[in-house]
Amino acid sequence: MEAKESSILDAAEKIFAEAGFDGAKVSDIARAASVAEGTVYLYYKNKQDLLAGVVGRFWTQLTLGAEAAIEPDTTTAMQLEQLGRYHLQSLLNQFEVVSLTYRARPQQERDLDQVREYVRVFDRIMQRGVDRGELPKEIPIGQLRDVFFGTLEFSARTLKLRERPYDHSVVTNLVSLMVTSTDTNSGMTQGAIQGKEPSNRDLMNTLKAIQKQLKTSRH
Amino acid sequence: MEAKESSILDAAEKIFAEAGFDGAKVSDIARAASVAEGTVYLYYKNKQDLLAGVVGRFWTQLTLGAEAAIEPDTTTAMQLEQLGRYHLQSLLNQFEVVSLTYRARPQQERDLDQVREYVRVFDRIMQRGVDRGELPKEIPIGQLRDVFFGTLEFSARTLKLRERPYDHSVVTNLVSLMVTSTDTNSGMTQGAIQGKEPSNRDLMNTLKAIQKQLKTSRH
DNA sequence: TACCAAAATGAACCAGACTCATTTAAAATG
DNA sequence: CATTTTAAATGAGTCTGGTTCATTTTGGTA
Repeated sequence: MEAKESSILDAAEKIFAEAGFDGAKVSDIARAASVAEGTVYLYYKNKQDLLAGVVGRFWTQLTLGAEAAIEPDTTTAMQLEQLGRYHLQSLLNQFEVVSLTYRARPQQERDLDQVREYVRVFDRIMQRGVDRGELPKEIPIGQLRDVFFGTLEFSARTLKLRERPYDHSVVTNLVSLMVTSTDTNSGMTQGAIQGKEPSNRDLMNTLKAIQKQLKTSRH
Repeated sequence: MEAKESSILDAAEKIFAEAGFDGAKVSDIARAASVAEGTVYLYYKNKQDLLAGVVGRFWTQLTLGAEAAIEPDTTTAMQLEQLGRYHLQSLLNQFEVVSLTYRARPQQERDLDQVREYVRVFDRIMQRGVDRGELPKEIPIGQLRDVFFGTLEFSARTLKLRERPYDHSVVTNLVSLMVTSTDTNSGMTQGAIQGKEPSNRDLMNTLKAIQKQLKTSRH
């Protein structure tokens, strides 16, 4: 039975989320999964490993959701906004699980390939933007990745701390921050390259997106 | 003797830093501080509390250092760069201690006033920028704070992970990102625009704004 | 039904955080 | 100084909870 493995993961996620890593007892997790304590150790080397399983699964799910949340045929700015919205909402909705992530990588994050997989969604959006000429070729994608995810994570913490709900202005401000200072010849890519003027195709894409929204909002 | 308290703190910082929170045994810390194990518990309620002491002291020191690193009479952008440089260097130099910070605030960071004190250094710089007219009055300082510290923290992790040294371009890029899109009437603080021929980008921005409005009014 | 290998069990083990009865040092008193 | 009082320090012992492993149960096969 491999359904048992995911049953243990489910139980672990639940208990970890409500009690934290230290507060969660393996015996509680075992009980919640309806197995004996020793059984847990047949599937996971130790408590840490069990946590890694929970966290890894979470980020894998997140990657799938992110890919689904992004329209393939729209501007880079729009895609960034879609990813940002999805990311911030996920951080807020599953704040406890996200917090566990830090416990899963004791030193560096040499573990957790799933997280690395997730950030590639961002990289692909940016790379496509460069390929299409929407972004300058020398744009430092790696640095902007830290801007993007760092800002959203800290924003999520701030919102949680102040007990505020999802705030879309965080995402729009972040994206406009990133695009206004990258697509003009000021800011991060000051120097050689002039900003790429949005093409008619870009305008068209945006108009179509608006059209779609109007259609769906007309009950 | 209250020198004993800081001697315990010193020992704790050392052991925590080299072994991590879980790896550090209270008995080791006691030995390193040349006191009995029970003595540690006279000064700190428990191991968590001891960690909070170490981390709290670190951030207090950081606040002092940050204030010293900033020239009082210079532009906001320059001060931001000075703070950014100092912050990133500190994160890198004392990466282990910084990592412990996450362990000190199990759920939210309801604890750790010292961290809150530290971020006020940033707030003061920004507020002064507004007062002097260098920044628009409606600038969202709270959001930019998350951009600033979130980006730097993620950048530090990235540099550590890739085993790279301090990279000043991270700071300059971040600061130019923040100032170029806030001090013009584009980006975060798009407002009343004086008569200039609208470019495609302006059209694009307008369209996006409409789209945003449609999206948010649908609730 | 008998046999075997894999899966599951939970009592026992053990590391390490934390307690507290006792000891030691310091301060106050006369 | 000697004596009492108070505070500080000690470390052996307690207790919690992660981990192990000898034993039992299960499910498939001859």
